[in-house]
Parts: sequence; structure tokens; C-alpha cells
Amino acid sequence: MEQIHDSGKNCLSILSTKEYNELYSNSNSLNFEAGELIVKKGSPVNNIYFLKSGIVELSLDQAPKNQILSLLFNGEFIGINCVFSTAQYRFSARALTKCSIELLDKETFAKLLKENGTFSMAFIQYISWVNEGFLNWQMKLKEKNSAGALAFLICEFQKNFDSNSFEIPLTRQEIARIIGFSKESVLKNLADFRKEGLIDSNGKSITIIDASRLEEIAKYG
Amino acid sequence: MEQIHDSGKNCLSILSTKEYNELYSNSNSLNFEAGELIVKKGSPVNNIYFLKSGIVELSLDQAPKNQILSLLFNGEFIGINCVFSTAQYRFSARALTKCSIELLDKETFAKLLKENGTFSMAFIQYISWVNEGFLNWQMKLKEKNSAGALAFLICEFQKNFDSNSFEIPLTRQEIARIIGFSKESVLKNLADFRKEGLIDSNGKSITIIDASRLEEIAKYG
DNA sequence: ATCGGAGGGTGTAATTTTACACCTTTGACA
DNA sequence: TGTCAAAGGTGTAAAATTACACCCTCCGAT
Repeated sequence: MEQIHDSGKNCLSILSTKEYNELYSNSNSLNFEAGELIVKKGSPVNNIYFLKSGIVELSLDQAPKNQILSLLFNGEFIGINCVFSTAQYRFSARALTKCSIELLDKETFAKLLKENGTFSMAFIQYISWVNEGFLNWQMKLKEKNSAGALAFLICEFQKNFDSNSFEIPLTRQEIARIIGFSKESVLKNLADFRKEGLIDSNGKSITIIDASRLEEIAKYG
Repeated sequence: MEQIHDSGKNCLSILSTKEYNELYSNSNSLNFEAGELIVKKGSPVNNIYFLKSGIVELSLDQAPKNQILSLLFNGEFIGINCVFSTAQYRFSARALTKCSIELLDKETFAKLLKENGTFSMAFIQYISWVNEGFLNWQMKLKEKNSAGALAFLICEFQKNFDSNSFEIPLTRQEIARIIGFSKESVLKNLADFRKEGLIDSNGKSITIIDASRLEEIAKYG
């Protein structure tokens, strides 16, 4: 229990070559285009979706309107809480960018969990870590106003890129659905950030000019 | 994987008598009074807290001010996500009522998880179920206005009692911290519910008069 | 090439929620 | 029994957010 497994990839690396091959011999690769529905709410859980590359949004409804629960990046399992707790997915998953996904067999995965105690401990660490992260993300967003939440999201995206200039592959509406405010609030706050010289933005591309002040706002001050 | 383990108690019942005795021989019973701090944010995870009876609140800060993450009822583990994902608790737990808690040894618990594949599968099902429930709870609250959120909380409490008359062991301030609105909003909505004949309330005791209309509001319509 | 829809953008009004000010009630305890 | 703090309660003003109305631009399909 010394090692903390902080990504799905990390967790799969526990498996022996034999176990790994067994898991992957029962799996399929799938590719999705931006905007495509990956998992529809209510569909039965027959496989485990492992996100090899791309960004996925989870939302409570399959319509691309509702509140976005969370964003998943590469190395994560999609909707892992539903796999072992309910017979069906309780939300929908949609590709935000091109995505490459490995469809693992649920029964093989479960068999390996039962047989390999080290793997199951790593998996327990992983889902604990994922859920702890989700909880923290939600709570941080909840205590902020619209400007703080937007700044927070921009800072979080920045962490996934090395540069201060990057593209956020989301429409203003999608950003709004993530942070839980209206599209107009997002637009107005973006305009304010631009006017105050915190960022420069042009469509989906964004450049952070004053990172420390942006982080101040993200922390809510 | 047929059986779904939807409470910590249920999950512990998987253990053989021998394993159960091993776990409990390394454990202690603790009792807490209403208001007492059970787990302080930042403290190291040395034990697993199993809530035998009572109601516990989880919050991001030890001060009894901040947003309440969730309420735990009997049969649940306290802060189970932190046990296997971080070395320390990321939030505080406080007794809302008198609580009886079993302090299980973390290493023994981990050993049993590694050795007993059926137990670890049940535990995985349990934490998935807990987190799925938390996520749903948070999302349902998020999409509601203050009246809807309050009605929702009242309806949720009602489910834990068999009668339409019961006591909510929370101050108005605590209710506010759970649903994420101000104390005044809670008071005003309660007054409205009373005026409209949906409920009767006197201090902490509450009687639901028009359950269907209250549920309507809870669903936000 | 042009039509139409989706997305970006902004101002103003309406709505919701909070903040503040202040009062009453309750219950522990000296 | 008196006191004091915490909790319940309410009205009004201020602040934040949303809703609506409307405009422009870009881009894909006919």
C-alpha cells in the first residue's frame, strides 16, 4: 500500500505479461471523432472503456446541453464507478476531441481483480484517487463565483499544457456547462479578463499573460 | 459480480468468521457526542472508521462553517476514499448526533483485501456505489434553486424515517451548508413552505403535509 | 454564391441570492 | 433566577447571475 496509483494506466501496469495479454486478447480498439457519443446514459455495462488518448466529457444526460460532471484525459477509465456498482451507465460520455479507446472485457477484468490481490489493491487506490479528485474539483468549483470558476478552469487546462499559449477544445457553452454558469457569464468574464490584461484570447486559443493574477482570481480573492 | 454491495456493513459480511475475528481483534470501539470532531482534516490515515450508528457530516474544513460535502448514516465507512488514495484525510468528519464508531486496523483491512478476492470485489462494489451516490447527490443539488434544494433535502431525510413527522438533527445554518445556500434562504424557503401548507415545522421537528407538492418542488418544476 | 445554423459577443432588464440589520426565543449554566 | 450566546426569524438593500434580445462571423451544404 506504499505506492499510490494515480492513473488507470499506472494501475494496469501492475499486471503480469500473461495477465496483460489475457486482458488485451479480449479487447477491442475504437476511435471516436470530436462530438461523438461514446457511452449513452442507461446502456448496460458490458465493457470497460479505457481512454488511450483524447478528452472525454461525462454528463448526466446524453443531450449535449446538461451540466458536465467531469472531463477525462488519457490514461483514465470512463465511468468506472458504474462498472462495478450498477448494471448500467448512469450518465453519458462524449468525445470532445478525437479519442482512441480500448474496450476491455469486464468479466476478464473482474477475474483478474479477484485473482491478483496486488492488482485489486492498485485498482482500489486508483478509484479512490479518481473519486477524491472529482470531489475536490466539484467543491473547489462550488465555492467560487463565475470569474473564479472560469479562471480556475483555465488554470487547470494550463497545467495540461507546458506553454502559456494553448487551445481549449470547448465551446463557450461547454465551458459554461463545466463550471455551472451561463454562457453569457463565461463570455463576460472572458471579456473582463481580456480588458484587464490577464489573458489574450481568440476563439478557442488562449494565452495567459498575467498568470499570478489569474491564479489569484481562481483561488477567489 | 452479481450481488451489489450497497453498504459497508453488507460488504463486511463477506468475511469468514476467522477473518472477521482477525479484523475485530485489532479494532476499538469509540463513542462521540453530537458536535464532536471525529476526524480532523490533515490527520494521517491510520485506521478505518466504520460508523455503527449515528449521523456524521464530512466537510472540507474542521471549522463548523464550511460547505458540508455529505452526510453519512450507519453502516458506512468514513472518508473511505482517503484511506487508500492519500496518506492523510482531506476533510474533517464531525458527529451530528451521538455516534458509535468501530476503529478498524487499516493494515489488517488491506491484508484481507489482498487475500480475499471476493471481499475485495465486494469492497470495490461498495466504494463505487458510495461515490456514484455522492456524485448523483451533488449533481441533483447543483441543478436546483434554493427552494428545490431544500425540498430535496427534506424528502431525502423523510426516506430515512418511516413517518411524515420526524426531526432533522441540523441547525438552519447546517442545512444551508449542506445545500449550498445561505442561512437566510433556508429560513425564507421554510417559511414559504409553511405558508403554502406544504409542511409544518417547529424547530428541528418537521411534518410533511403535502408530500406530492413538496416532491414536485424537489424535482424543480 | 448563398443560405442557414452554430458559435462568439454585448447590453439591459428581470430574477435570484446574499448581505446586513435587527429582533425574538431558547437553553445552558453561573 | 438572571445572563449570555446560539439559534430562529424577517424585512430591505445590494450584489450576482440569468434571461432575453439582438448583432456579427464563420463555415458547411445545397
